[in-house]
Order: sequence, then structure tokens, then C-alpha cells
Amino acid sequence: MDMFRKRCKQLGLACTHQRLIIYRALASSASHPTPEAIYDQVRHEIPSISLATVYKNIKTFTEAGLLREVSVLHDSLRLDANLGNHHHLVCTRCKAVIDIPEEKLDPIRLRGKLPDGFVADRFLVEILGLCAACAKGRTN
Amino acid sequence: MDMFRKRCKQLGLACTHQRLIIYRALASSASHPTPEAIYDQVRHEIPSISLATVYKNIKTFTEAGLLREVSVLHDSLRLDANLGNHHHLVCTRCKAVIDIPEEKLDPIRLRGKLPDGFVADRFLVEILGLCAACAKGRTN
DNA sequence: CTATTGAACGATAATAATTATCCTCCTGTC
DNA sequence: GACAGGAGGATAATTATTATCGTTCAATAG
Ligand SMILES: [Mn+2]
Ligand SMILES: [Mn+2]
Ligand SMILES: [Zn+2]
Ligand SMILES: [Zn+2]
Repeated sequence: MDMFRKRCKQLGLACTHQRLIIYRALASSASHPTPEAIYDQVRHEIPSISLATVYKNIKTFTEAGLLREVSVLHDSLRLDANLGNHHHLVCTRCKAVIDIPEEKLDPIRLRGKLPDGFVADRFLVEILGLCAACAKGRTN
Repeated sequence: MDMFRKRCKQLGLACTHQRLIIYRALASSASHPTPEAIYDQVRHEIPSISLATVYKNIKTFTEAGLLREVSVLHDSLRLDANLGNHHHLVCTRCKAVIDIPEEKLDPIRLRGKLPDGFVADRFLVEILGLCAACAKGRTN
């Protein structure tokens, strides 16, 4: 956890008490928590912390590469009337979603058994990257 | 598009003018639109339509299996401090996210070239299904 | 074709999630 | 220890989504 201090220095971020606790809460969790869940966790140690601080630091950490968002498209509901099996290209910058046929990938196959009693229904594959427009220039 | 009338009858849904136009907007779009985008599109034909109607019918269609949501976890931000390569099991009922090592799947590999000028960065795989608790009983 | 009726619609309020604002305070540096 | 700028806290504002409720319309029976 002293490694966190170093990373902050590298990144030019102040290593505040709040940041340390927030990061520790995240790093010690296996549940992929929401901002609210982190807030609830952190309040055990810093009862006076503001939810806005949690949000701000989540963003800061994510931009710094200390954290990842589990889903790129969580900001707004996106719908698909194409019920056939296919995958998606997702532009991480403009959030464009482009169909690609499933034959464009080697088949997705499990090796061995899943943990717990998890019952799998289907595989969802997103190829993250930049769409043509975003890959080129600034303006999209 | 007359097939839509049939599906509605099968499902016990009234085939309203609004539903027809909303569904047509979705079916004819390749962009995986947001509810707002559908609303804007539909308003060309039904200027008086309510945004709430669009939301309600999106939900109706999704529950009926006429539509799919592109991302299962769009409702709230979920964070991950595990930066190593791994995949996720996602419970579609309680939204639990569980890590699985990438060796649990055959490697994801592209066959041939991607369309457009899309520049891929990484593959994101989610195994959708039910977690142990949700697979068993009602209460979770 | 008309009457009937429950489902669906439109308007809008309410809730939830996230971001912005602004003033105060603390970390990092000298 | 003093200083400056970034960071935190409180809270307002914004955005996304859902709930409420009175009115209207699609489906069906007569
Ligand atoms: Mn699609
Ligand atoms: Mn993970
Ligand atoms: Zn793009
Ligand atoms: Zn579950």
C-alpha cells in the first residue's frame, strides 16, 4: 500500500487520506463495486467523506489507469433489434457500436468448469478500440 | 413489417401506431441507438409522442424478447482494480460480476480483417448467466 | 358499425445517478 | 512554518429513468 504513494507521485497526484482509503477499498474488493458501494465502505473509516469525493477520485484513478470500468457502455441504455448471434466493435471514445458477424472470431469456448454454481447462458464479446473516425483525428 | 402485428398478437400486446413506429425505427437502425435517439427518430413521424412511451415500449419489447440491451451493466458504474487480463461472469439477474482467469477460455482471436478503419485495442468477454444464488431460488 | 373495456398513451412529477460549483482546507514544497 | 494550488465537503444542477394518473385508442363482442 506504500506503492500507492509512489504511483501518486509519479502521476502528480496528491496522496490524500481519502484517496488512500478509496483505493484500498477498491483494491481489496472482488465484487466490482459501484461508486455508492465504495462510498458505504469508505465511510466506515472516514464518516465525513463526501460522495462527490468518491466520484471524483474514481474518475481520477480511471483516467490515470489505476482502475478500469467494467463496462464501457454503462452511461446510457443501448438497444439492438438484431437478435442473431453476432459480436460488437465498441469505440471507447465516441461509444459507437458496430456489428460484426461471429465468424470473424474463433469460436468462444470454455476450458473446464466454471467456478461456483454459475450457469452460463451466452457469451458476450466486445472488441474495444477506436472507430475509423476517432482513430483519425480529434473531431468526431 | 406485418410480421410485427403477428408477434404482437402472439404476445398479447396491442399493436399501436406508436409501437409500430418505435419498432421500425429500431429494426432499421444499425447504430444501437439510445432511448433518446429513438425518441428523436420517432418524432419525425409522431411529433406528439411522449418520451415515456418510448421508454415503456423499449422495456416491453426487451421483456418480450423482441429487443436486446447491448450492455447488461449499463445501470450503474462498476469498477475493477484488477488490471491483469481476465474475463467476467455476469449474473443477469443480480448483476454480480465475478472474475475468471483468461485461461478459462480458448484464446480470443480475429479471423481476417476488421471492417472500416476500426483499430482494436482489447477484447472484452462477459459470460452471461445466473450466479449460484440466483440459479437456485428466488431470494437473493 | 357501434359500444365497451382494459391496455396504452401523454403529460408530468419523482427518483436515481452523475457532474458542476464554490468555498474551505490540506498536501507538497521551499 | 508559510505559501500555493490541488483536493475535499456541501450542495445545486443535470441527466437518465421510472412512476403516477387522467385521457384515449385498439381489440373484440354484439
Ligand atoms: Mn448488434
Ligand atoms: Mn474483474
Ligand atoms: Zn469513435
Ligand atoms: Zn445473481
